[in-house]
Amino acid sequence: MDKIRENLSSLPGDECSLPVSLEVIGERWCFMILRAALNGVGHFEDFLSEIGIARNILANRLTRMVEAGIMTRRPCDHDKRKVEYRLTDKGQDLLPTMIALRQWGEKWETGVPSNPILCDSRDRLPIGQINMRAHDGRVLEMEDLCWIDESELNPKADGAGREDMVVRHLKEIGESSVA
Amino acid sequence: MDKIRENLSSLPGDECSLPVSLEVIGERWCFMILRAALNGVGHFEDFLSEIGIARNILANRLTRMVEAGIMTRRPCDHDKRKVEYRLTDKGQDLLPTMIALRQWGEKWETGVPSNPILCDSRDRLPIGQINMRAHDGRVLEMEDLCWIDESELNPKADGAGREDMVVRHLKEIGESSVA
DNA sequence: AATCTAGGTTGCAAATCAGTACTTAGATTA
DNA sequence: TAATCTAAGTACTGATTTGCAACCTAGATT
Repeated sequence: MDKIRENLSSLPGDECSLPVSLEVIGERWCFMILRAALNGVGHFEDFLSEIGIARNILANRLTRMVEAGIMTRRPCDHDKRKVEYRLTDKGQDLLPTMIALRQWGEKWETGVPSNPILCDSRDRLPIGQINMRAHDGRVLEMEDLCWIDESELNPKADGAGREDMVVRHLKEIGESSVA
Repeated sequence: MDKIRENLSSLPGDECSLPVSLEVIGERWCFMILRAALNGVGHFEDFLSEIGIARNILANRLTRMVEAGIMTRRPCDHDKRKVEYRLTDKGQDLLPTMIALRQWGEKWETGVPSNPILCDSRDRLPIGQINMRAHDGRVLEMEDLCWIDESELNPKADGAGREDMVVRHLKEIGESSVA
């Protein structure tokens, strides 16, 4: 498993976090467990019946995800037989990835939006398509992208220059939170 | 494998595309192959040396990805021994998912931005963090989300009402392409 | 004609998965 | 308080999948 990491980080000029991410949550069932957890599932037997995974595999995955800091494991106070699994911030931060994957499936596989629909609780409207954006919020397609070496980055990319652009953009769209 | 799909689509009120997506590109190595393809790799032997996968597994994955419509397979004209694998639109559309996963790894695992850096070719600045947004472009965090049943959607969600809001937002941020 | 190359296929051992039975600590019930 | 039940695992089994190396075949090169 660790061979993936070795292999790729040893390639010159190609130090990518993708293989590392995959090592942690790329295993079978991890995303399904994540989805269940996001839907409020927190107990072993509930994961079991919700996603139809084998007991031993579920135990293994939960252990690994706790070790990876994606979930916490805490025995319940009122019933000490029970254990509560809960997503950490790190785990919650996988939500965009999960939604993106789900939206891809909606678009290219099932063809229909999943029900129930994920909405913005502020206005109760469906959330938008997840996509790549420039620093200033423009949506980017694949052909708009290029790979630039760290050392050759446009100076505007760091320091006050960029901050200004971001701040200006946030004002334009009335944004409050910065990711 | 198809059991995942059966299992979940049979759960009442829970028809989600995630398991379907995972069936297609959830297998080990698929994302790594995707990444290589995005970096311009197109030949069997190149995938092999780039990602350190076994021959038979690579052959299997490429076949499956072609069947799934993620890649095309075309013998080269000038050298008929060679085959060119190329991402379809469907395959390219997995890019946001992949970037999101990579960014997650940068944030929570490696701690450093991958090099070279993925940039907007227009201004050569690094692309922004991939995140969830409301229909009008506001960035949404997990606690801003809720699940709403299809039948209970706010009427503004479809028809002219929503279109207007989207168009207005696009004008605000000077956006040209709609995903 | 002999060799080399790209893109596979085949066979085999090791690892992982899936399914079921068993275990153990703690709650509930008779 | 003993018998039962429940939640969360562990252990054992066979089936799949993986990784590795050897082999194969059509087409290019020498």
